Amino acid sequence: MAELYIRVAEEENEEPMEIPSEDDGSVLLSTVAAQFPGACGLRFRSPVSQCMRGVRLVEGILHAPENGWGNLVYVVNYPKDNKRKMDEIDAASAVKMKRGDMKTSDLIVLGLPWKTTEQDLKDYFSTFGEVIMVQVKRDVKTGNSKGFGFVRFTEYETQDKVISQRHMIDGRWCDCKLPNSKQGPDEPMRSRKVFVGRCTEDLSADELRQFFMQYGEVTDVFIPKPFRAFAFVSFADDQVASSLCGEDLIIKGVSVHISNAEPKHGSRQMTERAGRFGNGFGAQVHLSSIFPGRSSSLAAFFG
DNA sequence: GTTGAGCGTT
Repeated sequence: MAELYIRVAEEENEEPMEIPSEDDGSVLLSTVAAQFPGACGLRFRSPVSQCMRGVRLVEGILHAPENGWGNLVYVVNYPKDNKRKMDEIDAASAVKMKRGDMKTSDLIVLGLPWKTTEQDLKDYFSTFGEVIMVQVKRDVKTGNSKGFGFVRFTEYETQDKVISQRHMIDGRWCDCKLPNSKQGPDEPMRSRKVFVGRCTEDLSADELRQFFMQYGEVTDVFIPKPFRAFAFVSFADDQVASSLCGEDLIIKGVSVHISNAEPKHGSRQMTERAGRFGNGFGAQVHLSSIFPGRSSSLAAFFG
C-alpha cells in the first residue's frame, strides 16, 4: 500500500499533524503516542451523525473506520486526568525557561594565575564549547590581574559542565561559579548546600569532595579555617542536597551528620557568638559534645 | 616589583 498519512490533532480545530499508517492501513497507537505523549486513543466527528466517534482500538492497533481514514481530522484521546498532567509538565518546563534556568550567564573564574591573559582564558575554555566572552579583572592603575575573571558560553550545557569541575589553568587550580550577582536572593534558593557536622580535622576538602561525588556533582567544598569541626558541601542539584539531609555518613571511619545549610548571618552576630568560645576550641572537641544534635543551628552562627 | 579568598570601574 502506498504511504498513507492520517491527520491528527490535540483538539478539533487545531492544526493537525500527519501520522503515518502501517502497510495494512491500520495506525499504531504507539505511533500516535510518539507525537502526542500520553495518548490512549483517537476519536473523530462523524460526517453523517455529526457526533464524535471512537476509533476502534485492539491491542495497540487503531483500525480505520468503515470508509477508510479519509481526510478527517482525528482527535487525540488522553486517559482521564492525563491531559492535565501533560499540561502541568509543559507549564513546569515553561516556568523553568522563564526563570532563566536554561540561559547562560557569566561565570566567575576564581584563582587565576597573575600572568593569565584573556587569550589564555579563551583558548582554555574553548575546549569545552563556544565562548562568547572572557574577562580578566585588572587593577586599573597598574594593569595587574586581580586573579579572577569571567567567562560566558553559548550553550547552557557547556556552562553546566564547566561549573561542575575544577580547572587547571596555567598551573593553578581554578573554580568557575555563578557570580553572587546572578544567584540572587530572589529565588527560594532550594539549598544546594549541606552542612556536614562532626567533621574531624584530618578530613580534607578533597576527601570530602571525593566522597560526596557518589551522590552527585559536587560544586563546592568549604572547610572553615581554623578548624571548627564542620564543613559545607554544595551540589549541582538541590535534590541531591536535600536527599542527604538527616543522614549519618561514614567518611574515613568518621561518622558525620548531614543537615540543612542555614543561610549566612551577618558578621556581627557571628563574631559575638564565636567570642563566647574564646579563641576557638583549643583541642579538637566535637561541637556535638557541646551542643548535642544542634549542629545545624551552629551552621547559622558560624556560616 | 609583594598576594591567593573573593564577586564584575564602564
